[in-house]
Amino acid sequence: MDKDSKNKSKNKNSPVTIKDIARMAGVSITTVSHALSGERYVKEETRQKILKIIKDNNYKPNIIARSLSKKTTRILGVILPDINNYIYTKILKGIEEETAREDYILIISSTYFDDNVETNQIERLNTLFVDGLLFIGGTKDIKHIIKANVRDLPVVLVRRPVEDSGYPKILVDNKKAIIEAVNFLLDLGHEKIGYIGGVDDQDKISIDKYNGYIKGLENNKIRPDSKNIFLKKGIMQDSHKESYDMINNYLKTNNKIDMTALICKTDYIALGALDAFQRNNLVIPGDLSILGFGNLDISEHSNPKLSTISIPFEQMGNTAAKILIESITNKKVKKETILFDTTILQRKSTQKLRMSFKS
Amino acid sequence: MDKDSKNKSKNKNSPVTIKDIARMAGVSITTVSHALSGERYVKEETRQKILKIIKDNNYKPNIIARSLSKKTTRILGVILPDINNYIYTKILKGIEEETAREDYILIISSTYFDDNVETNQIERLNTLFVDGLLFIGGTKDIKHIIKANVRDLPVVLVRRPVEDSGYPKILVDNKKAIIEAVNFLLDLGHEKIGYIGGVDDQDKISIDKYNGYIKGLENNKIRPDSKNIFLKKGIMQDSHKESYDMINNYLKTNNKIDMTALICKTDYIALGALDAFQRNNLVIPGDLSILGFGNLDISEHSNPKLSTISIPFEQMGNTAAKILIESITNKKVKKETILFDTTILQRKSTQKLRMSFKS
DNA sequence: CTGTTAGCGCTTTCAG
DNA sequence: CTGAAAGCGCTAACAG
Repeated sequence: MDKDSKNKSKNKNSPVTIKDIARMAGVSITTVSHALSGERYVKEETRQKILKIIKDNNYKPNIIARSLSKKTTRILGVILPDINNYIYTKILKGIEEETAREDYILIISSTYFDDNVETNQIERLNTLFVDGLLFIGGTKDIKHIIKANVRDLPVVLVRRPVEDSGYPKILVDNKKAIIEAVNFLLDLGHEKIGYIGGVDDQDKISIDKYNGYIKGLENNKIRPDSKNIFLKKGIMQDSHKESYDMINNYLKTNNKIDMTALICKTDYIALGALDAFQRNNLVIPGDLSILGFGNLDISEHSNPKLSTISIPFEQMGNTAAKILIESITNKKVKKETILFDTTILQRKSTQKLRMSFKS
Repeated sequence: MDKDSKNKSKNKNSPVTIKDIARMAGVSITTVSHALSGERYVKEETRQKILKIIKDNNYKPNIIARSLSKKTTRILGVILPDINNYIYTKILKGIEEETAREDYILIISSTYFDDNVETNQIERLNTLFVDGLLFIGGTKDIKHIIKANVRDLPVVLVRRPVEDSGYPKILVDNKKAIIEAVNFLLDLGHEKIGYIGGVDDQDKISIDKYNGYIKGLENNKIRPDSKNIFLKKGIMQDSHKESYDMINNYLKTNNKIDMTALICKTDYIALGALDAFQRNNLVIPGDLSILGFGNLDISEHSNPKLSTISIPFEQMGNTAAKILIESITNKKVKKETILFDTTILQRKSTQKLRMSFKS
């Protein structure tokens, strides 16, 4: 029994270890380990004694050592395109909630849509022995992910528009969302319903949304009216401005509108359109109901407040984390795709059609 | 020499280790270790050989093992109130940039302004042996941080409004910012400059800003005009709406304004005010110049686009990370406070006074 | 019910 | 210029 064992733990920079606890409790480190993990039975009396000593000395197991020994870290890697994007942080919050409960730690890193960065980060996280990988958003391609994932880590994809992945995916049903939006507007009495947004072959979301619009009308035996469809080929870059310009140009040449409601591919587009209409002295929602998509925080600050289709980002993140943790513990990865429904958030930019007869 | 050493590394789930590399290269693991770290000289020839084998076998050192041995992880803990807040993620981006360059890994967690959660997370990160802690935002109190920081980890505070901390702090000079804003407006010809925002004894930022306003005027021998000062005692909760109401009520009872420029404590407040003025048929910036504070992404989407005071969040995060890493490597922590300057972003909601004579 | 001991994969003396 | 071996703090057979 060495003599200076007691003062040792007083040093701030060398925390007390399992060995110290064992010594103080007069048991082996094995017993301490088991008292903590419950892996095997420890006599209640000694267990209590150990626990007390642990508490008194503020002992915390060294997770690094545990990880090395157990080959598992309870760390999850989250890879997303841009930490500054509200969509991803919403999803992140849902993930955080679940992982905190399950006592996992999160390592988050941004790729800025660069697949090479993504590859590097996967390798990096691999060497850190994360227990699983969560991808939020990102490019359509995942070949590099599969290739870089040497250890065959469990992976879950959230809101990543890949065709066929081999990994479980959490997505939103955009087509269904817009079909519902059409029905929603029809219920308010609207029949002349327009659509504005970009459509790009490479962007499945944009196609789903547009198809939802067409399908929604067809379901109700309404034929789309091309003059109320504002389409931009490709992806809108500065969508707020582009949308403003499209509507503004239209109004300058046509002087009036022949629709009573407009579905917008995103909130930004909706806000741009809203602005253009108002600048041209149309009253929203009196003359036209406008519906956005996404429920960005900014859509709460328009005037009138934007009605929009809200996406359950947090819930999606939550589910993603659940599935990931599940597949870490159960080892058998389910490769199913989970589709989340959206909700229509009725604020002030939409209203019943007949109410507009006042003017 | 055992016979099946070669196939072993082919197993996907048991990555190749330093031992494997050593065996393949016919050297000791010590040599491999040093070839990698450069800690001591290794004959160039063997070094190249080792490096090639490492590359061919895609060997990555196990960071967990390294950490256990070196008692340092190259992991940094970042604690912030809310991952969904644009301000924090901006700062985060600056941090990320620096830490990525320096090859540190980030563990990020949100507290939602709960000091207990914060305490837990510090302890958690402690057991994970992070090398340093970065606090973004949060409450005024840091006693629990000091208490929980058993290992005396290097700490840097960003945008946390504490009085005296003992930790290096990265802050913004709010008072100076508003003084500059006053000067900026004066340069545009404005003399009747108003102010709108909350003021709370407990909120140093709000006080600094208001004082900056008063001081800015005084510096130019202008006496503040109380009817142009819209103050709310305490913190504004729904600032956009509250601001809208304050202005709207004022206009309903006064019918006109007696100022030509208005400084707003935040962009949200500015946007609410902007809305109220426009609803009451005032032209911005024709009748009134409006200046926000913070440069939220949303302020780009108003009409007119909001002129605002921009805070160098990314730079602040960057510097914070630099200082933290510095104090990790140098061990001697500088406790200085670093004050960052702001920039006035002139967009469309402010203009020269005389231009408004057109109406 | 408990202890001994061999690792986990790496770094780092110490020794040559 | 290079190796052997101890050790980081913990877990988990194996042994009683």
